[in-house]
Amino acid sequence: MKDYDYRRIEKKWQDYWEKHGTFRASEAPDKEKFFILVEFPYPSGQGLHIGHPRPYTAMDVLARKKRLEGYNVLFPFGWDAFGLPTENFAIKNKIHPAKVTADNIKNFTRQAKGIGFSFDWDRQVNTTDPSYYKWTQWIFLRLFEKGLAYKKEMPVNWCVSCKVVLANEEVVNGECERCHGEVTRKVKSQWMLKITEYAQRLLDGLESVDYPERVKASQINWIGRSEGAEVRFKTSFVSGGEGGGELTVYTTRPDTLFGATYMVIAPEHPYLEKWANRLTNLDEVAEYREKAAKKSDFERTEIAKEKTGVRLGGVFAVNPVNGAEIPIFISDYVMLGYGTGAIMAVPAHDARDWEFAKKFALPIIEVVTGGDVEKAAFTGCETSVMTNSGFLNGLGVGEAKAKIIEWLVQNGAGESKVNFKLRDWVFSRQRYWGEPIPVVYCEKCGGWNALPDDALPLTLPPVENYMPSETGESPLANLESFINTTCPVCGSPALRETDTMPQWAGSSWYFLRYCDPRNPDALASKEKLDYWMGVDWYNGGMEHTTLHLLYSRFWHKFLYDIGAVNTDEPYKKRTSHGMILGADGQKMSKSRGNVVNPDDVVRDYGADGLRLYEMFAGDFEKAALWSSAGIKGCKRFLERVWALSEILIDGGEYREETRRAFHKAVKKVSLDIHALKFNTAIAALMSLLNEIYALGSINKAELRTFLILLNPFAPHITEEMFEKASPGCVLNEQSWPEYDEGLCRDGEVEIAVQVNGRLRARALVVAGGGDAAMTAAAKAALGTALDGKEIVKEIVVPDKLVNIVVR
RNA sequence: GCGGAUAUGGCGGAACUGGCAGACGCGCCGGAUUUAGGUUCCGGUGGGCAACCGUGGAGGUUCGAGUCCUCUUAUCCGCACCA
Repeated sequence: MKDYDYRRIEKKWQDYWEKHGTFRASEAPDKEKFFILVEFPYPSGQGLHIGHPRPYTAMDVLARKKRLEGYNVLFPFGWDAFGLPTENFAIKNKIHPAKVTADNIKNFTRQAKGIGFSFDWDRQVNTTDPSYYKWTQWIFLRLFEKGLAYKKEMPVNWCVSCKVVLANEEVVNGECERCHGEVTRKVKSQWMLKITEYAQRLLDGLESVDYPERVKASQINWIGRSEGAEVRFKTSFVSGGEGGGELTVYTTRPDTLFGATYMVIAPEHPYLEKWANRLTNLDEVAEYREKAAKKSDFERTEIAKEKTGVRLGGVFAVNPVNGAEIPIFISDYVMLGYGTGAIMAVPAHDARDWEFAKKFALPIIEVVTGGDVEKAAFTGCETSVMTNSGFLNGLGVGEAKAKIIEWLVQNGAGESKVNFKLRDWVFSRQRYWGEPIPVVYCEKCGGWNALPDDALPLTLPPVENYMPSETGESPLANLESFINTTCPVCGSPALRETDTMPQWAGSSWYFLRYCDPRNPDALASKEKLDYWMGVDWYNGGMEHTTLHLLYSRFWHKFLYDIGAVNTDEPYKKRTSHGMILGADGQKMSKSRGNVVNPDDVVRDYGADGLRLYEMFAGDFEKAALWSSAGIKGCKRFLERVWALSEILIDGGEYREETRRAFHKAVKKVSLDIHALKFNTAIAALMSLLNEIYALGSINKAELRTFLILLNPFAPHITEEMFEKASPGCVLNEQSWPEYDEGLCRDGEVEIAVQVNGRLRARALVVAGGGDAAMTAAAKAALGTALDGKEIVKEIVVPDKLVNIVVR
């Protein structure tokens, strides 16, 4: 028998699939559909990363198995191609990003096809294609119409020397990644999307979908629903006549209102402008605000760091519940973006407030019993009662919350309030390589107007230079011919928006386009959406749990509300894979020198070897280390599979001596694939192969089953061997084997015999023989060991173990 | 800081609802084949001479704990303009 020539075989079958359109999906109303989705990649210049094939192979395994089971499988692929690295490459090399993108896609396609994924390549989508982003823009216009897109002043990272807006990722240790210059915050007017309007529904929707608990928990925490109260504090500026007399705070602990001894507002709080000419220490305040502007939110909220702040001179607030006059500070531990940007500080019962109060020698008043508030903030409350709190004294925390809210409402000083940590989505980028935002600013109309739908797509015009302008605007702002236009409403001269959309936009609805990828009249036709949606199984990285997954759920719910789609949730089931780490257990990166190139692996071990190893390396949901020794074992296994033809004998049914082993293997592989336990499925096939070799022969029926079970993991070698064993037949047209539950159990089992929980012997019993038989067998196995002992208890686990408790 | 997760032989990892810890693979040791290296095949392989000891650490619940509870340590991932 000739050697296993994987290069020839893999090429042969990839060509075959391509030529026959084997994996092309088409609507077939009589067949049950199954929509399997992988996260489409960003086609970077580095080519496919060795981590990419892991989720793709896993879903490919599922897709191939589902097809063999008779499902009409949709398993598409595409390109999430807008983004920073391409743009930066274009800036550096003066090549149009579209050209860079096309080249990268070509390379990625070659690599992905070389691994033998059963994608329907005819349904490819590309977010940077105008015929695609036409519909991304269309969705934006619908959001705009419904008031869910709005402009807001937001801080951005600003590199002082490069004069560009930086992504958070480009800010390293507070410095610009490129020039290591100073980064400050600059306020810009940005498009925002009101995802917060959907916060409650995004939360509620989680109850109806099949996501892993860790994914749900992350989303729930990210949305961060809390119940509390808004409380209005009057200030000494109340009669100033210029507004800003009252400060509203949000608190989850309104019960501790009597313990509020000062207030803190965020450094960006708008009242600071209103109050500017009345504050007695404006210089000091301004200086602090400037310093705070340089810090990231992350740095600001770190509890370990020393608290900083400045007391506002010439103003105080009044605690509505007891009339106490309390100072007001600005401090960077309060964020403008959460709650109202102002807090009432209760140092006795909040760790951050406590730290701050200690530093500034502010009073700490205990209002909830149970701790020692001089030593630390006491945040527990289950068994506590209120103290030093007037009419709340003696109540539990829960009762106190209800009562104080009632009091606030009666006295016009506040009301109960549900708050979310979730913030609106900053939707503007001052970059070239993104979808243009299809709106214009009309002086005459006095605002932003949408382009009409028939003006879509608004395509990206060619520019000379992809570098953002010196004022921080997108490169499009330099292009007179692009900016100057006429207002679609009144016909007067108007200016186009020059910001573009973030990469998240195109990826928020791509699965819909897969259903009908070339439709010129709609993002997808109703009939096709009705047939294919929702996505039956969506696998992707944990890193997308809170952003991409929430953004796309938000858009989907919105599209559902306007009648564009037929399901409220896009994804029925979500799973997440772990990363492939370098051999050193670290994330692969060029600087660490632990990067593995998939092309080399395919060349040396074959696509089947790569696929098998990535599935075998460990728990799919956890990180796995790359190991060249490990892949060698998988290659060896494939060679042993190939050599099965040397011991092939005739026979159209399982033999008596193999029947149970095959039924067990079919069951194990079938169940494990659905449980994402690919590693144990492969281990079962390895064990089965060992058993076959121990037996010395395999017949045709057995080989056939073996090849079908292995096919999803190693499609090329199995197709080739199947064709050789059954000339004229192709494996992908066969059916997935079935198993008989009864034949998956052995007739006789070995049980453990314990005395006082310690293993003392083993015994052979007939499976399902009952407790009495097991106990008898156990005692026989123990022989004289029990003599003279008093038996207290006998515990029997059917077909597993007998434990005899003695005194 | 907040949020999510992980910890089992020399290594990657198995172990159903609490029931024989270490499946499967790598590596290693011994043997066979081979002029040799490589390949392939067969056998062995948690530690300890043993009683026994062993799932990051300390307690606990239980006839029985890798699995449940309490505390603790270490590591990894995400944190809203990377995708």
